[in-house]
Amino acid sequence: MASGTTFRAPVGTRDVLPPETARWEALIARFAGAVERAGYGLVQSPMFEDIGVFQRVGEGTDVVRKEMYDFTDKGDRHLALRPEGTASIVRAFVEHRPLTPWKVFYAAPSFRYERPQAGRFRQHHQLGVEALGSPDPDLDVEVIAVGWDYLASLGLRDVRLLVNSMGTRQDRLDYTEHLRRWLQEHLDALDPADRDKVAEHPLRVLDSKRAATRALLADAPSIADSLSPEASDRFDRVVGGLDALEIPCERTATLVRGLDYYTHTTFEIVSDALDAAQSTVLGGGRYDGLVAEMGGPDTPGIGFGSGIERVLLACDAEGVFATEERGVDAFVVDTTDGRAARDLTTALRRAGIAADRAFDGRSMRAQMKVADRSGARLAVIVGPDELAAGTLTVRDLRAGDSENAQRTVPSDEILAHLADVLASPRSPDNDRTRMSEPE
RNA sequence: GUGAUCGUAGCUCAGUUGGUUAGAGCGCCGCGUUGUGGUCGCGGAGGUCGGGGGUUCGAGUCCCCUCGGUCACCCCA
Repeated sequence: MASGTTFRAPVGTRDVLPPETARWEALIARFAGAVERAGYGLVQSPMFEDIGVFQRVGEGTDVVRKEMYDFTDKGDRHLALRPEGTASIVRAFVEHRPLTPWKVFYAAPSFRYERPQAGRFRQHHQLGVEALGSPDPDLDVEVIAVGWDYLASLGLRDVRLLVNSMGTRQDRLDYTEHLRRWLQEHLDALDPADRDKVAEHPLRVLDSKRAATRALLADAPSIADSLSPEASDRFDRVVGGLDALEIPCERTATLVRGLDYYTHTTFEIVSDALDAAQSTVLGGGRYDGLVAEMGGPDTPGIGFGSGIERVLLACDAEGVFATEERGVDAFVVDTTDGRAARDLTTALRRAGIAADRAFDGRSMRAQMKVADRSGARLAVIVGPDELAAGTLTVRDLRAGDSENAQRTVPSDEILAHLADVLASPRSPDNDRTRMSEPE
């Protein structure tokens, strides 16, 4: 807090601590499960790359032009922290030349040097998939379906899938020119803040939020009218596939997305539960040509990225995906000299029973408080009496003050006894669930 | 990079027109006699008022700078 005397997490980063991390673990597991079921394998690639890897991906985009987190190492190598997932995967593909189709996924941090705000950080965490080696439109459908089903499995309902086609590389270029010329003719009707985009990056004008621009855009030429017949048919096939899988989508001709390596299909899933400026919870597209540009064989590819922070924000907004707070099975309370706690917790853990204990020889009252707070289901009590009698007292911390909440068992039967008690289901109203803390 | 707004105990916040030893709730620690948590009662610890400079007899309260949080623009997960 005091900037001069203490350290804090760098700007735009934050610590994720228990119990919130339990929700992260559950989310990642849900994602991994969904994509592994579809045959995607985990890739762990470096968090930083030669800066050229990312520059190759999009010279004109802000992501690499002004938001790159780059540095020079002691060997004078110019490196950059990964700003997005696809470039690293493509580099790895070119380097290792695996058999295609190469279907992979990742769960990794991304870095962008930009001012933080709601749902946007300098370090954020992305879950994503990439599938390289096939131009089949059904692969587009598969990738989108996997992403859609993943979000649905979290309980998200207030989301919409937007899809578009940028056509072939040539279609995209032609349309960009066409749009540029049209915008230049209507420059005065454009919101002043959007005018400087026209020369550099006319496509950017399409996702402007300004009223004047939006009004003008209603009459602007649409990419849909510029697609070559092949690209148009291909897009129909993708939309038809989504329809067959009962995944509702909205054709959105203004969806161009920020990375300019996209060809053909681009898509985005937005959450209407988020009123923040950042409502995109998952986005991606096809990037035929990117692999070749990276120096590899001409290989088509498609993928998406989804930000964990934003997905969780959307879950909070909809009140879904609460995760159960996992306490240990047994909490050992030792009011003798602590040796019993030391030995018993270890024995329980070795037997597969999650166990914790208090330290520092605190009073029984204090230890019971800690046991309660820990979320443990059972307290295993060792006092002078138990020690002398060779027994242990087992108390069910969720059973209230009922008669049978507590039993004393011989020490050498404790493992069997605990296994038996823990096997019985606990009542649902004692389950603790947790959403992330509202802030 | 631009703009707005905020910055008081671990957390959420009060702090009169600048005036003596800075408060509350929650949390934390201890106690309520003989070994039992979750309720209740009592007590306690914990703050260089983000940091630096200035104005003033005197500043948490005014001014400047700086760092940080939040939100928006740009752009994006």
